[in-house]
Order: sequence, then structure tokens, then C-alpha cells
Amino acid sequence: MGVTELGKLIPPEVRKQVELKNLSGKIIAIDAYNALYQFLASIRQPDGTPLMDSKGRITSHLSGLFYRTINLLEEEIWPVYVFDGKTPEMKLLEIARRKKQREEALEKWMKALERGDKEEARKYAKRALFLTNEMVEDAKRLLTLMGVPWVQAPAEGEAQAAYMTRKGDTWAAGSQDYDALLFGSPRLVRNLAITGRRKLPGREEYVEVKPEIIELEAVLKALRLKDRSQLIDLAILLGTDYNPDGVPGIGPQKALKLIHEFGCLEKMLNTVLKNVQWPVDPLKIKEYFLNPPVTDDYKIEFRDPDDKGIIEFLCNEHDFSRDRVLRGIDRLKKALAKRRKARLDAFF
DNA sequence: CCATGGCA
DNA sequence: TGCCATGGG
Repeated sequence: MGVTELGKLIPPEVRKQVELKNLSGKIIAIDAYNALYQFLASIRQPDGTPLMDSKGRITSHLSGLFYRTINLLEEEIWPVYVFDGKTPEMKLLEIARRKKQREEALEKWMKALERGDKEEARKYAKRALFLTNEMVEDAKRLLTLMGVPWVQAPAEGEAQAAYMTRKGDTWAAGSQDYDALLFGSPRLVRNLAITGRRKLPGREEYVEVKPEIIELEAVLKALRLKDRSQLIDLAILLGTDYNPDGVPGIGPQKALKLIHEFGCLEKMLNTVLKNVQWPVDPLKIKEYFLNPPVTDDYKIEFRDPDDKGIIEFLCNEHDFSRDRVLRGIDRLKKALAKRRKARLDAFF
């Protein structure tokens, strides 16, 4: 979920809409959990049932990861998937809350199915999803077999992605959420998908969705903030994963006004915010965004795919179509060979 | 979300 | 070639 309210404050002119072609040659640190959740939510039958193998194990995340990664590589966009590590203590409340929401959605999904209401069923099925350890391990295994790098973050994946981008090892963080900006990523890419059409929640309508680039500096400038620290303060007022409700009664506009007026959260705590009950010390949240756990223990290296391994894993273990997977592997190899050649040429 | 095949 | 409907596992 992340800092959804913050999105409302980011104006269109800061969201640079681009074509995939414009991202060619870039290495992007993709928030793996974010991507996997999206696949899990969207790769479903009309009644909400996810893709499953013959043993009943969900495979939607593998299908999405396999094909999207190949698509990106064909566009010469180089993904590095960053996986979440240990959940920060501060987030446990939010995790528990999401779990409860999922359980409620699961019940509604089942009831809608009984009624035969596919539309409702699908809606709740999306909310009932959750990522298991097995799914995460599956995803890592598939990436390794494909020769695509992935990084194990010590804690929040978006913090690690931000760190790698700050160092210049990656060009941007890739996620639908805005948290990477709070963690200091100079650049965020959203909507990193191939098919540019997305169904609107309400009706049978579709909108064109293009990848968008959001630069931290541009956000600060547009909101007239002096640094990232103020952006973090703003986010804390609105609600983050560590204080999901934000400050009751304070919406985007009022929050921004307060930051401009007081300059920082510290100066509000004993004044305008003195009666606010915080689930977590807000200054602790701020410190976390400023200095999250990250690691230098990673390598961004693309390897030759293991064809046999991919076939064994996807086709034999998870019942993917052999034809489709073989075509995928073929495209994958060509794309990676192209990178190899381009790098060799650059060397000489 | 993505691949695929049919149809204009 | 582009658009749409359908199935993927």
C-alpha cells in the first residue's frame, strides 16, 4: 500500500509519461514484492481464481514474472529485482491490519462465488491475495534460472532499491508505490508494464497507462519543499506503512500547508500536533526513512539462462505449456545475447 | 498481466 | 497491422 495519499500531491507535470523505448539501456531496481502482488492481483480468471498447477499451487506470479521480465529485456531494460527482508517492527501493526482485511475479502469472495456474481467475486479475490514464502522462493528460483539478478534487502525492498539508485548502480527504483522517494531514490518509475491498457475499477472502460518517471527533485520543487526530510514529514502526516492512518483530520492540502508553516515535524509535535496519539513515535518513523537498513552485498550480473532448469521448473513442476515456455526461453536468450554484445562493443 | 489466434 | 476476445496453469 505504501504512502498512497502522497500520490495525490504529486501533480501531473512531475509525472513524466514515457514510452518503454525511452527506458532502453536503463537498469531498474524493481520492488519484487510490489511486482509479485500485482501479478497475483491481476492474473486471474473472470471469477477471481488465480492460475494454478495440477497440485493446486498458485502460479500467477510465475507467469507474470516470466513474461514481463522477458518483455523488459527485449526492450533492453535491465531489471534487478529487490526482495524485502525482515519486516520492521514498526510495520507489524499494518501487517496485522492487512491480514484482517484479506480474511474479510476472502469471505466476501466465497459468498459472491456462491451467488454466481463474478464481478464481485473478482473484486474481492484481488483483495484476498497474499504472498507466501513459497511464492517468494519460487520467484527467486525462476529469476536465478533466467539469469536475471535479484537482491536480498535486509529490510524494506524499496529502501534497498533507493540506496542502489542513489549510488548509481541502478537508474531508478521501479514500483507502483511512492515509498522509494521517501527512502531517497532520486528517481522512481511507475507502470513498468508492456500492455498499456488498464481497466477502470468501476465500468467496462479502459485507459491508456504509460510508464511514468518521477524525480525526487521535481517532487520537492513542485511541492516547494526544501529537502527530502520535509517530504518525509509530509508523508508521516498523511500516513505511511508505519502509521497507516496518518493524522486524523489532516489531508494532503492541510499537511502541505503545515509543513510550509512549521518547517518540520519536530516543531509541530509540541504545538499543532500536541494532542495527537501516535501508534509509533513519528520521529522514529522519520529516522527510519532517513536511515533504513540497506546492504552493499549485491551484484548486478546477467547470466546465461538455464534452459533445462526453466523447463523443469515451469513445465514439469508447474504445468506451464512447453510451447510457450520454449518460445519465452528463445526470446530471453536473444535479449541477453544482445546485452552481452552491446557491452562487449562498449568495452572496445 | 501477458500470449495467442481470429478477424478486419 | 491493429484491435479484440479468450485462455493461461
